[in-house]
Amino acid sequence: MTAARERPTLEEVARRAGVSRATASRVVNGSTTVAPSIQDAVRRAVRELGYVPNLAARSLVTQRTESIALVLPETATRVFSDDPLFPGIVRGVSQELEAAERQLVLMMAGSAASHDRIERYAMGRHVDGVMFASMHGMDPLPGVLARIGMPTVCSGRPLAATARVPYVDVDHGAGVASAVRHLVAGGRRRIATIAGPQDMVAGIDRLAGYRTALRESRNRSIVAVGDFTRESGAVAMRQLLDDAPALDAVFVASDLMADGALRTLREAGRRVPHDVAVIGFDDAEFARYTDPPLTTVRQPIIEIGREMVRLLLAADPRARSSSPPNW
Amino acid sequence: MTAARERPTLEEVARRAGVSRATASRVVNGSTTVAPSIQDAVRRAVRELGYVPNLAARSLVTQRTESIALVLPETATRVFSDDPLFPGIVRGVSQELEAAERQLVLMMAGSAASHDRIERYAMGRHVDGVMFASMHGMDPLPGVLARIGMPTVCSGRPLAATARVPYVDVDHGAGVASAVRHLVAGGRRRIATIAGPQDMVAGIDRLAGYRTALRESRNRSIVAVGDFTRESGAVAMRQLLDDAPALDAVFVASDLMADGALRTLREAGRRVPHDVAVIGFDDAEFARYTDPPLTTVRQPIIEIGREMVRLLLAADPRARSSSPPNW
DNA sequence: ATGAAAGCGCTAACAA
DNA sequence: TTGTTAGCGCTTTCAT
Repeated sequence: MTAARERPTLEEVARRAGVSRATASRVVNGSTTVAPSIQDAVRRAVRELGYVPNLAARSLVTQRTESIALVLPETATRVFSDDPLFPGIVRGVSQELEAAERQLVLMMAGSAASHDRIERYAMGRHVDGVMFASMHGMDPLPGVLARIGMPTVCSGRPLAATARVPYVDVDHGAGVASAVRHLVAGGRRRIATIAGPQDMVAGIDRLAGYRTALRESRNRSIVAVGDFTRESGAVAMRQLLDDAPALDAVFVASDLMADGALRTLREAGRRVPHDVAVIGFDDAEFARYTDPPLTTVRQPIIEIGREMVRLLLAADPRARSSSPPNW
Repeated sequence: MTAARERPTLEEVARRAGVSRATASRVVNGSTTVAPSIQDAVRRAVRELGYVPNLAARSLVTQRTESIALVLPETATRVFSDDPLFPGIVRGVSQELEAAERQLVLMMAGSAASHDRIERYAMGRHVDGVMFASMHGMDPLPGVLARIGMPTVCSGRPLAATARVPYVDVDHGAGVASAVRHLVAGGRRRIATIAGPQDMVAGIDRLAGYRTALRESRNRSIVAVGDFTRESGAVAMRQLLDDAPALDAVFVASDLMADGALRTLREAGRRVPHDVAVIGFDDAEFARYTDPPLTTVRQPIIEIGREMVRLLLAADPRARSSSPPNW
């Protein structure tokens, strides 16, 4: 309870409790091989001194930090836009990590500088493992980390073929196919798409899925490309309307872009879904608040997050499963 | 370039370069007092061995980690909802931290367990400072950290009077007053409010602002309370419509809740703004995509984030301003 | 069950 | 300018 300005060390705790540093360490780490009376004494000393272990010292010897990084190579603006990908991943990751008693460290890398800093941070062993989501282009970092033995997992097939990094992904094609089938079944014949950015797997795979599905339904592809943001959806929709005024449906590769498209359609006087059917992707919460509520393809994003953690922990060569520390 | 599976230490780098560990350390840390030829030798050794400093060892001796935590006592779901508070804060914080070459560590504490883990993390000196945003009730953690000498800053006046923790906040009252004035000027007479949660300063202060403004305009208060989520806004609006069917305006304490309210009004057949004027708070991006686009009060949230960092770094007793490491 | 002692990888006086 | 040395605070054999 005493508010010691200078932080007490284990040494001082030991001295106050009248034991050796080794024994104090044992008590702090929940070892059972310590006499109850001594345990009490040490715990009292910890309390009185306000002792808290120095994590740097601990991990210097244990070579572990009990924390895991989730790297999002995006700006904070993007991460915190209402793109449901991020909350989904983070929720899944948090749940699983909490169960494993690991600390989640979230890092955003929207710039080259921050990307470098994160590289140093991870390579410097500040964390026991690293997860990547929302990767762009051919980021070499996952491969680099994996190669130096840092447990690494990606969400979405890495575009960089350089390294064998484990990853988890969903079957984008199947989701898209069901969406297109839905539109075709509804009697739509001129089905356009607003695709995602073509430097991201999700963007690439969903567009490929659209093309495949459309080919099967013997319809012509009508494509505009956005970058998963609302604004880009609005712009792409305008373009689509110019290119193919007779379109009667549009499959949009993300709900965010679909929301933007909705606004453009409204401004253009097209009724949804009467004139133009719109179907989104992701099952974002806000999709239930748009006018009209958006039809969208469900994605098990949370599961991706959980699965990443499972993969990571399974891969961890020196994971510990000792009893929890009790200070 | 060689992919050493075992991580090389500074010792090995030094040996390979034919110098002492101290000199190797100097080069790695960008000291200028090393002969150019030796610098080259060391740098070559670093490259060949794939050396990366062990951060735990470094911070054990420097007592610094060059990283700062931003703690959000919310679940990932909340943090990544489209509440614009979080992106704003995080963006401001990121910008400023990037300039200061500090690593941002984002931690969410939606449960008691995670709250505890974060406490250990921060108390264990894994970070050089801690910022809090979106605090609920009387969280003792900021006070505790401040007391043990950890630089700490809060966004929003802390409700816990226990400790003198520096904080930055905006004048909620002024913002609300302008909103209400706007409504009154527009001829509205029955102005209700959907307030935020009353365990948060933003919720409390905005409701107080509404009451004050309304009293001044000699109108009666009509209040429903939400929790800043969209759904709660929809529910509160329904309640308001039941309680005061004749209302002709509603000031909503957050854009998210305003969006929910919009849906309820639409379902109830009230036209916005013809029958009921709605004014939100926060200036969220999605507010420009609702139907009709939401009128909302602008908040300088990013500035709050930046200011928190400035306060924190200014308070840091042993901040370093050395030249950047060059490895 | 407990203690003594070594050492994790690094930085920073202090000497040379 | 460079090297020697002494720790930073902790865990973990190895004795006892």
